This record gives sequence, C-alpha cells and structure tokens, in this order.
Amino acid sequence: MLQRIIMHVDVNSAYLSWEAAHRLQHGDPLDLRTVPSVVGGNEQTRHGIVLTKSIPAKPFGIQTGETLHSARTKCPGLLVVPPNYSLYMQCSQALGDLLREYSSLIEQYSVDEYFLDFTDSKKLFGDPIQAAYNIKNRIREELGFTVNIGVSSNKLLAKMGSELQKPDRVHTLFPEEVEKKMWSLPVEELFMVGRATAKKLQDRSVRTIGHLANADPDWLKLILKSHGLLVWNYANGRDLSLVRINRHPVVKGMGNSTTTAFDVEDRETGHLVLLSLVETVATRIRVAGYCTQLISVSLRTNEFQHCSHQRKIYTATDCTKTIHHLACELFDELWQGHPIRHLGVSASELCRNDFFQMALFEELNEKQRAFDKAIDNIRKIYGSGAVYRASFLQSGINSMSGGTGEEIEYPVMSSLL
DNA sequence: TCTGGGGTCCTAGGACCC
DNA sequence: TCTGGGGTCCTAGGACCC
Repeated sequence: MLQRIIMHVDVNSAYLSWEAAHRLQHGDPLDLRTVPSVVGGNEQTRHGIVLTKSIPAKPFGIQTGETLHSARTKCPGLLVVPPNYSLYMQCSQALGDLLREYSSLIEQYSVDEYFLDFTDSKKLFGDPIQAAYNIKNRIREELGFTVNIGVSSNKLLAKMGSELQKPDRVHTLFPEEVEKKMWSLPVEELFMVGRATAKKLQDRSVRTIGHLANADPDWLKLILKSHGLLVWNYANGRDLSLVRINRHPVVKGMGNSTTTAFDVEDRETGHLVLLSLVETVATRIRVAGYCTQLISVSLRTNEFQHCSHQRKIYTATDCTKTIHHLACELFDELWQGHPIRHLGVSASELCRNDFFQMALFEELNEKQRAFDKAIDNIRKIYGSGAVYRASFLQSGINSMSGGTGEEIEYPVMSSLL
C-alpha cells in the first residue's frame, strides 16, 4: 500500500506572532515574541482572557484562556496587546496561498493550521523533509512569522509531530517513531484527550500516551465509551482520516454568542441582546444561501451556570424577525430570572434555500424576505453599522453582535474556514 | 472589572409508534 | 394484562477542537 506523506503546518503562537510581525513592519522596535507578552481581550467588556502567549511568557505559568488578571499576577511586567482579527485573517490567507504552491490537496484546519497531502508533490519537490524545511524557511523569510511542521504518514501523527519542540522546527513522527517520540509524553498532550478524559485516565494511573497505547481497549471502552477506542487508536498512531480540501462539505450550523459588558437583569434587555445576535446569524445564513430548521438559545448566569433551550421549526426560515421571535420565546421559557452574563443564539439543521423552495414561503413572508435582502445589501455596501434597528439607540448594545467583540465586518473568520 | 467565541460530535432520557 | 421491545425523533447537556 502506498504510504502517504502528510504535513501539518502550525503557526507558533499565532496571534502573537502575527501581531509582532505586523508591529515590526510598521517601525515598532520591540519584537513581542522576545518578551513576556500576550494577546488579550478587553477587560472593560468582560472579555479579559489570554488569547495567545509568547514563548517567554510560558515560564511564568501563563495559560491560554486564563484571565488577564491572573496572568498579570504571575508576571507583573506582562505586556498585553489587544487582538486584531482582520490582520490575522490576512496572515492566515497569505500562509494558505504560499502552501498551495506545494500541494493542491490542502485543508485549512483552523485560522493557524493547515494539513498538506504531499504524496503527489514528491515528484515536483523531492524529499518531503527537505521540502518541509524549505517551506518553513520561506514562511519565515517572506511572511515574517515562524511555523512548526510535522511530517508523517497520517494527519494525527503529522499534527502531533508539529507539537513537539517549538518554535521554527520541522519534526518527523512516522509510525516507527511513535514509541520513541510520543509515548513518553503526558497523556493530556494527545489530540482529543481533553481535561475530562485526562482526569479519568490519570485517576486510573494512565499518565502517559504510552500507558494509554498499551492499555486494554475493552477496559478503555468501559470507562470512556466510544471515545476510549478513538484515543487508544490515536495513542498507537493510527488514523485513517483524509486531507479534505473543504473541511466542512456542508455547514452544520451557525451560531453567535456574546458575553455582555454588563449583567442582563430584565427581559427587554435580554430580547435586545438576542436581536443583535440574531441579526448576525440570520445575515450569515442568508449570505450562505441556507434556511434553518432548529433554533437554540443558551445563557450563562453571573454565577457561571449554563443552560440552553432549543426548538425544531417545521417551516425552514432565514428571516431575522421570525428567528428573533422564536429566540425570545425560548429565552422566556428558559430564563429563571438570575442575572445573565452571556447569551447565545444558534441555528442548525440547515437546508439549502433554493429557488424551488421559495414557493413554500407565504405571501406575508415574501415582504419580510425582501426587507431582509435590502438590509443585507445596504450592509454589504456601506458596512454592518450602516443600518440598525431604532431599539438599539442608546441601549449600550452593539446592533450587530459579532463573535469577536471587535468591529469586524462579516463574513466572520469561522465562516470562511 | 477574574473566567471568550465558534464550531462538531456523542450520549442519554423521554415521547411516540408499531 | 405480571407488564416486550425495536426504532426514530426531540431535547439537554457535555466533551472536544481551534
């Protein structure tokens, strides 16, 4: 059987590297990568967490996702810079463009990760390991940031390989190297072993990837259900998934959620926040040519209690007003009156909004559809802030809440992946 | 004013049908 | 009438990834 050659390209400290490269190009003498620094959200609006840390920030014990307050406690001189998502989109695309020179079989896995199937590229570019070094060095010289590249015969091992030593490195992790290079790592470093799975395994003395690889699969299945077999196969380096040019052949759902700058304590404000979320979700649905058949509302209280409520709808819709009406109903049924910190709306069970389905819409809805379409067009030309509902005036709530909390035009990052 | 946002997939229980 | 059991759909919640 032909052995495939897969590469995984992972940008080192992506947001921070991109921020640093951008600042250097614009005359800033300081390279953020050389000092303890993080890209962090806005604390005033309760988005104050670490998004990415520099390598010098790591020895202080700073973790991605922890509060900026906590990070500063660990490292008093910590430099915190705000995120710039449109810059990151540009960097991500520039990286993709460069990688496409080496293979047409390429999958964008996230904003800062790509898989390349290099199998057929060997004829053109020769030895894969040498090619990986060339790619890595070209990215550094031409784009100004560093990457790690993992090279193996499947995606899982390529990804695990790119995680080995950082930054600016190429690692191979072929099946015959798994025992030597991967089995000694802590079990929580295996892809798909998150906090919950790691705890269950550690409680049973499975502490390394090697322990997991050599555990009894039936026993793992008892403890972890089907997930046990998945991680057991991964620990043994087995993965049959293919590099897919489009990671999402069909989009399954689109959602939007936000942590509000203040606790929401009344129903009317809750409904208004939902409207700002629905505006974004419904627009994205329409732009992508979908209708939704399932709406879900979720909330988190100021005590971090999380709950959600969803309802199937039997007439597929892409109408802002209809979706908002349903979201408010769900909210009213769900909310127990506790102060709310976070609200979300999600649309799933998407179907294509094709020409022939138009007949399903009633005359009344036709006017609403025309209205939505007109609004979409104005926003497309003049920006998302060009038109908004009067109820947002002086409400202190963004009229079109986007996921990043920044003033970002749609389509948002995730909708491009 | 300590704790983000956007996804996918899986599980489990209850309703309902035959 | 000492009470099955398979199958599907709906819903809520949890786990994982970036």
